[in-house]
Amino acid sequence: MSSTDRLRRYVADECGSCTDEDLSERLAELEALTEATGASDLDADVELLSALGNETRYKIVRMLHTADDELCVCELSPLLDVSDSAISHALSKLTDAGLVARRKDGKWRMYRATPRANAVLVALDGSRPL
Amino acid sequence: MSSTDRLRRYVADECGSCTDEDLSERLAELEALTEATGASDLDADVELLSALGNETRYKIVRMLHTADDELCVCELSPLLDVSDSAISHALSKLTDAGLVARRKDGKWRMYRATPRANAVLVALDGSRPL
DNA sequence: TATTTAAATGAACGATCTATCAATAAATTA
DNA sequence: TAATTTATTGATAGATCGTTCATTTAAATA
Repeated sequence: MSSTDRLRRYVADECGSCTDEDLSERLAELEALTEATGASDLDADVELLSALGNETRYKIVRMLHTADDELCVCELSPLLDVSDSAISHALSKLTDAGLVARRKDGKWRMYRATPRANAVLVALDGSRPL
Repeated sequence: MSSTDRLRRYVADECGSCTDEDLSERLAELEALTEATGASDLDADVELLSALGNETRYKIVRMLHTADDELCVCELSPLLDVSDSAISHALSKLTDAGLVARRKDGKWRMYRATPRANAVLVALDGSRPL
């Protein structure tokens, strides 16, 4: 059974009948849905979401967002129950994903949430179910 | 070395000195950052983000969002390069995370994106780097 | 220059995830 | 009622992830 046989039956159920043309048209409509977002955006979005979809990394970004200021690794560390190494790995992944940016200040490294990170957290806060 | 020794040195670097009181105060400020978001919100947010942080699941939600309408599994299937079983598992996880909702219609199951899913995708689209 | 401090990096191991295949459930149709 | 269709569920294997430990880098300080 081809992948589109079932779609053909669905369109027939919906419209009363389904010619080859009807099927092609529906498939084109569906393809348009995926092409609306570019492939590179897809990869970047998935990287961002999976980076933020982890307790340690989410906590870091949430702290930076709430602080509304840059924080040092030594300020993040006392509130996270993982090693400094784990925090460093987390910050590296968050940086790659475009969720945090960093700056050197002497021997300290300062991190801050990016506008994109703030946008996602605001969306989550503004859409919470009751 | 205690976890807060480094923070003490950082505060001293910043302020010139750091008494035990200064350190406690800074720690309390940092704790307030994590308490601003409730613990239950954290779990739900991480579940949502990790659910969406996967190519198959992201594509499904993106299609439903762009369609701005409910779609049948048979409409999702032709555009995803995975088995029906994988799609069903993906939809189950997305439903648990509050990203999609479903409805029975005869032998077909219709899925749609939730307002929360739409909010997150709008935030991503509105914060893309140039 | 040698030492200390802050943080990053690499290796590795267990845990979790994601897809497939096989079996099942629920609805429709013959 | 039997057969078909749609979709879900459970088991499983391979891949990926997240942490820790050990090591390294870079900057500051003695």
